[in-house]
Amino acid sequence: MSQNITVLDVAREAGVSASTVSRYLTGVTSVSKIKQEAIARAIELLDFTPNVLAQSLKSGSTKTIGIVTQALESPFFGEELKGVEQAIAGTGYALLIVSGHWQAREEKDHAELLIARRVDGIIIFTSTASDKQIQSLSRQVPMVVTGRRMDMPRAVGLAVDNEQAAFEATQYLLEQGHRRIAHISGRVGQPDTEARLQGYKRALKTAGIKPDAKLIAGGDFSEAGGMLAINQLLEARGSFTAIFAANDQSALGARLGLYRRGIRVPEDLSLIGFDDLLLANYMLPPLTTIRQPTFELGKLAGQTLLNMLAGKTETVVQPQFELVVRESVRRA
Amino acid sequence: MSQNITVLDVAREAGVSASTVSRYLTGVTSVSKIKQEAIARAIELLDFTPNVLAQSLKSGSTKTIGIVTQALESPFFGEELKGVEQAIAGTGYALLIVSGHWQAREEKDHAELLIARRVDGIIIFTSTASDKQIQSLSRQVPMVVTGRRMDMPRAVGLAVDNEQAAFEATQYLLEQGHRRIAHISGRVGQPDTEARLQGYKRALKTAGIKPDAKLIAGGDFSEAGGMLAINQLLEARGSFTAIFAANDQSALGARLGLYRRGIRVPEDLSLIGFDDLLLANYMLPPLTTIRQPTFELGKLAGQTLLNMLAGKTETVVQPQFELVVRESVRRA
DNA sequence: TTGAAAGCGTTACCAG
DNA sequence: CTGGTAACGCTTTCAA
Repeated sequence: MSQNITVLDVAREAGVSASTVSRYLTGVTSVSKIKQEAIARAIELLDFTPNVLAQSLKSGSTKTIGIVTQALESPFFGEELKGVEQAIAGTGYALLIVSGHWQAREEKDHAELLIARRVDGIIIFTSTASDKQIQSLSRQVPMVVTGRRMDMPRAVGLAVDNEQAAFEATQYLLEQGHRRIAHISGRVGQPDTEARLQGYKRALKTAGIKPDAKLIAGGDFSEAGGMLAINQLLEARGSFTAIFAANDQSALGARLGLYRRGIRVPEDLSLIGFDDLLLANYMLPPLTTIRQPTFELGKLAGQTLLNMLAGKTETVVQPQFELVVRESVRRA
Repeated sequence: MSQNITVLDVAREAGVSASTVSRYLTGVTSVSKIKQEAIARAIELLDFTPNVLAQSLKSGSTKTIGIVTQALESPFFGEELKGVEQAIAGTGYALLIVSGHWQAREEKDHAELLIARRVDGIIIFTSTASDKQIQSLSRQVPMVVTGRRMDMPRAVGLAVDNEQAAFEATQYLLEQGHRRIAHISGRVGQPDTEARLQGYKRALKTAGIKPDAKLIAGGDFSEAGGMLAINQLLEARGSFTAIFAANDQSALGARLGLYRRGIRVPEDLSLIGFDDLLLANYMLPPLTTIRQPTFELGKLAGQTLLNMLAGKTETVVQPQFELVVRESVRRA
């Protein structure tokens, strides 16, 4: 119960002044060997830990990074979180984490809560806010958002090229001979949802195929949404031989829907996802998907923010996607 | 860039003293209508936000709860996290989250980091520490741990009855006519791993069956571990008709291993899991499992800690498990 | 190299 | 109901 041991206590114990203890702690000025040892002993003896609050109050920096995720339980954001964690490991920073629950309003309120708590910077995973709103927030604190691209002094956005990735996913299906390709889209209103939809359409058009509204079902990046979407698609009776799902979770939901109807993957229908969650490896059959380097994305976000905080203005590196071929797609 | 507006600035603007502004803010004593309005106007005008750091320094409370999870990306701990989040919603508390990565040493270091940051309480998910170590930490700050049971004034442990749950899972398999039942165990050294193993053995013994070491494979609660374990089990050639996996993630890994060998579930082999992750619903076939109310567990942990912090000593409620029958088990 | 003193922004006590 | 003052625990001038 080492409560409220202060530098003053240590100073008394060591027979020096509080200032000297502070100097010993910060290491900013040199302290004589003798006193160093005395202080070290006193600290040991009293089991002293500096009060971070007082330090922060003085310095103005809390050594804390705020994170706004959209779902604490999401495997996708979880990986991203892990990436940030790795980026800040050993830097003395800690993570204050809140969830926006995909609600723009809640996201904003929680970001402001983080600011009120004086975090040094904020990372928002797949922000639901507009670029303008993010810029506005960034006047108060440096920001990094993922899921879209952006590059300003105090607000950077990190994302794979969603449009191009979706284009290549669809193109892969096309190359395998599929002509009737359905799409389960992401959460409406999100920039990445829109970009993936556009990429899908562009690939189709490039192949001389007119996108068919009956082959596009609205999902929301969740398993349940994927299942709903596949049912919709199947009931609309626009025949198709392949599906491009906006993310792996949707694909998983769709997979169950197909299983329920006895439709085999990939024998009867090919399926491609997006993200490459750990889960994709364990689907039956393992899912062919567009790999988003989720962990690295989080790590990059953390490093980028750290750079901003350190005043370094390195050029922003954007993460790259990659097609991962497994077993859920077959030639038409 | 509303930087460093203080109560003093507000006081000046409103023509009152800093104390009065403070009183207005805390609402602890009444302030005259006139001044209230003046202060409100000044706050609005200056866009003032009280500095939480200074408040915390003064009050000694940071209104922050520290969480030690074992894996930020885990769907299980993610649900638990979400539960805690819900429990603290609207209370003004925030979450400082760190990971112990299943390493006792790291867990301890990170818990101490949280203490150094003056969190008001700590929740550890599935702690790798001994009861004694947890009690020791709890001298510095109230603690709640999940994954085991414990009930002391400043340290409570919340968990389903793992032994009994495993007993009932195994018994269910027995009731379905299975006699040769394999077990994929959890991470070695964890109390819940041990409890589940014991429950499994007890059910077997109760049915007059001698536990067979060849039918027990070591996992680690991960998908990869489950896959490794099933391979081991299959290669040991101790024939069996059912598997009880220590958690759903292991079950998922095992499922892929079985798929690779063309072993059908449940036609050739029955499979039962533990946890009831969202994922269990989406496995092929949907997984029969022991439901741990993970979200509620987190919520309960949050509420329990909140009670402790408020000085309330309500009796600790322990979470209950439940068998969820889906489609991965069939009569032998 | 060291100590004294001021200050970070807030709140609580004490007079009035 | 209100203002002044001290104090939370630390760091950083400023002198010595």
